[in-house]
Amino acid sequence: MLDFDPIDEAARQWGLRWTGVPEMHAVTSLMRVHQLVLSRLDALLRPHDLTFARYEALVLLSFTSAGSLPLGKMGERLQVHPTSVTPIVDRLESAGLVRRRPHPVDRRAVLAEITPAGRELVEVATADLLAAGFGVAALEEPDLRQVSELLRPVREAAGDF
Amino acid sequence: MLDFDPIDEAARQWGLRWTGVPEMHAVTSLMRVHQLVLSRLDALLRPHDLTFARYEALVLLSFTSAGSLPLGKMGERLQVHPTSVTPIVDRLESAGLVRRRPHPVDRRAVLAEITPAGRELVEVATADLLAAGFGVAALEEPDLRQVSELLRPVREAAGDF
DNA sequence: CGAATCTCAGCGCAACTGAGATCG
DNA sequence: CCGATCTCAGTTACGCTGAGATTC
Repeated sequence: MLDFDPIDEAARQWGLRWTGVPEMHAVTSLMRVHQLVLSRLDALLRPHDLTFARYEALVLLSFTSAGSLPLGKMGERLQVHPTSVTPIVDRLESAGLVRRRPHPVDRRAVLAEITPAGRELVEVATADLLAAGFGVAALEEPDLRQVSELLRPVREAAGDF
Repeated sequence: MLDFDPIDEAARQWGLRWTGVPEMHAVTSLMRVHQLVLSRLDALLRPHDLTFARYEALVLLSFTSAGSLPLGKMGERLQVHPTSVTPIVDRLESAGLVRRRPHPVDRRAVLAEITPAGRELVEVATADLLAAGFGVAALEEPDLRQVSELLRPVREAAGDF
């Protein structure tokens, strides 16, 4: 562990040469916290043989009324590249957490449907994540809400909605 | 593009089954904004044959008084895994932006030293990033500072400093 | 001797490109 | 015929584990 805040120190040096100190500090903080939270969540999910990406896919399916979605829709909602959905569903399917089914009307499409085992695992894994404060136990509820609201304009400017 | 905020919608469904909505919303927002900002920065740096990780390493070296650091120290300051520093320095070295030098007193250690070409590239690349608002042009300065301060406890709790 | 420093091989995961097959 | 949907092959990249060589 360092005996100083490496981001504060980098920002100090940055300011000696360039503008944009608030931007640099915020972006560097974002990168670091993302790294910390993601590695924490992945560690919590590893005993269940899940990555955060696979966990998100499972949660998405459990939220649908039919328990299934076409792979293309999953890619949209999870905001991952279309070609990345196939290997995610592959892994979930080989673990018995989802199964592929033909789309009832569109024979081009493939549905991923969550299985009872998938629903059980979502509950267990979610309980683990919640017990660990989702990796952000250091923040109280008002601060968490503020983080969400502060970051919203960035998503909006990127055309997310 | 979706006609609704996918994170708001996911949080709504989450609340029907589980607790921790503020945590889930903040973490999901963090993940998405990280993805957006990083891909934007990488796109800005690609013409210079740099990734954000390699750019950060170059900036770090340019901030030192001697223009050089042992690879281990670089890993600490950049907060990347020790074994990840070697390939980063490899790529920078093959591009002529840094060179490896023996440590003057500790013969176990290797110094990475930024070259004049490296210093020039840092200036050009930084100008590009600043012109693009570092990928967070959607936020004003007070909001950027608030993001940094809100995220600080997470880094602190992880033992970063 | 133990500890630190760097390198390397290997594994897993992820993103993307380009192509192909199938179907609306 | 065009476009949508999924799959596959191949490339690139990154992060980590485990091991080894060297040196303090």
